[in-house]
Amino acid sequence: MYQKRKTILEARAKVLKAMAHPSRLFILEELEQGERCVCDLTKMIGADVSTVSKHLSVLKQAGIVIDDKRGNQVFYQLRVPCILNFFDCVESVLSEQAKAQVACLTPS
Amino acid sequence: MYQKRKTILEARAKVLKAMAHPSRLFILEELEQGERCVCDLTKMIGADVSTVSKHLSVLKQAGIVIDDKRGNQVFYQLRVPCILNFFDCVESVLSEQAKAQVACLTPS
DNA sequence: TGGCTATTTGGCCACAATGCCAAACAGATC
DNA sequence: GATCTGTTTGGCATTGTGGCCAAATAGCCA
Repeated sequence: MYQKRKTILEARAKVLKAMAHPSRLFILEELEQGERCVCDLTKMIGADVSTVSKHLSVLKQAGIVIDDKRGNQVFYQLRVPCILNFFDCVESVLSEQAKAQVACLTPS
Repeated sequence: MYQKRKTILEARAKVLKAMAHPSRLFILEELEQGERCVCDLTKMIGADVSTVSKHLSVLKQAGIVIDDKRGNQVFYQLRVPCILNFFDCVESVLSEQAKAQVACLTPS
């Protein structure tokens, strides 16, 4: 039952795992606007360059972004633009949560 | 730039992180068909009951599933059915990866 | 070559996640 | 109450993640 699908599910999980970090989600949103170099993303995020570089490498390894070296900088871009549509759904999880909390606080 | 969106991105990341595990993806697919009790999921996955129970608790805490105790068993169901549409996109990441690999192996 | 900027890699530490076992807990039934 | 089934929780060992610093690497320009 599970063993049969395990390989596929592991592959999917890897992609989700790569996205499951606030800085990496920020990078994806930013790349939705167009390609960005590591230095720009680093300034925006405000972490160490090495940290941002590692986040980018996680996204790259998951096949979500691709890199393009030009001169002495490296530009990253989304490989699969649909990635961000994703969040309509994530958002609905969150809004359900919000509704539930309100319901909790409202005296019945 | 990033600080402003951080709270929202953290919330989204939490949902993605909760999904980012093969067993939990399996559970979500299974719940897409309808509610399931812990015991059924445990049989299908083939891990310890306590392990499956913990996976379910992760999904519950992320607001993705809800539970319903009836008799001495607990049934889980999806709270937000759209969750699974998600994978059209994840799938396209994976198929791009596959294409790239083929391209790599093909002599040009 | 030397120095400058941009990026990646390695090392390290703190912390979180995974999985099992054992124990606790809850509901049903006798 | 005793017992059986189903589920959750605590503890523990192992492994993975995230972040920084420091060092290595790569490309430009003088």
